[in-house]
Amino acid sequence: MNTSEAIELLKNKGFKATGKRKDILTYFESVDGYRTAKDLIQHLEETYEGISFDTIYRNLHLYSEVGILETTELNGEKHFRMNCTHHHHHHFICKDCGKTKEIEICPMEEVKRTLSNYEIEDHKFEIYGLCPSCQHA
Amino acid sequence: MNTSEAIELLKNKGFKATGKRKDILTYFESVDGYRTAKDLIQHLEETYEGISFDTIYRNLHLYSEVGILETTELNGEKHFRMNCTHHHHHHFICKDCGKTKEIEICPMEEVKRTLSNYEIEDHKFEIYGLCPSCQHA
DNA sequence: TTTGTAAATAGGAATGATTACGATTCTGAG
DNA sequence: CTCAGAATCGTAATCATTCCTATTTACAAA
Repeated sequence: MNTSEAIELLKNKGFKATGKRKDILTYFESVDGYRTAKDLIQHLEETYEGISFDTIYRNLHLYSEVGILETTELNGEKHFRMNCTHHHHHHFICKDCGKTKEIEICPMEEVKRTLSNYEIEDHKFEIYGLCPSCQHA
Repeated sequence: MNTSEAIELLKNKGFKATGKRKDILTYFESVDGYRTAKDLIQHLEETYEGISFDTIYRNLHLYSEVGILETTELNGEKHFRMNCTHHHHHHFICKDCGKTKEIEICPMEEVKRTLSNYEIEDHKFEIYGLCPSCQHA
């Protein structure tokens, strides 16, 4: 998903497209990886001095709800990234820079067969480590 | 792992086996599933009125360090369970009761081949939903 | 069994991320 | 242009977790 698709989606759902909301989207589009609320605040304060925590967290939550952002938990902090809507896949996540690499492998079909009497709602498959460029830094 | 194996391990590493430490272990042995620090506090306060947060968290952390407990993050809270040491596997986790079911499937060999230039440190594969008995409650 | 000491705990304050809320400002439909 | 509802501000509150110092305890060695 990119910024304009996300704004489109917001408007369709009846949410207003404010300047801050757009800037949050362009931020996540530009960084291409997982970022924390703190990262986002730091970025937005350059433009909007004294922006409220409320605005940050409310919008992060909203974007997660409507599927614009996806989220994961890394050492006690929530991290967010633009949602990849094109197809089902998982991610390698670099612990250093937060960038991700898509993994096409998903064993859920096999898992579902072995859990036939369980009601499966969700699953998480993530690989953590250092990406090639962070290995040398 | 069970309580006596865990106590053995503690002593081998030079840690003291206090009454509270033993009770934490028997608690996790008896519940057989993921529990939060809060759950544990609630249980221990029946025996040890006014037990300190410090004691709880310090020991949870210690047990994770030495491999007695394993940990996962469910909606913003750390959850702990007795470590299954016998072989590598993953878990279905019931969102309602916290109980788990082992999943033997793990696609990491395949993933490693596709990430040859990445330094893989860890991975997480978890399935969430409702177990058979919680579906009817 | 007693003792010495390093480890463990109590009690509560501090921290850090996140959420809540009344007052104010802004967006966008009409 | 107007105006109602949505969004934001500024800050306090909350919640899980960590930190700190004084006190207590486990257990190795005498």
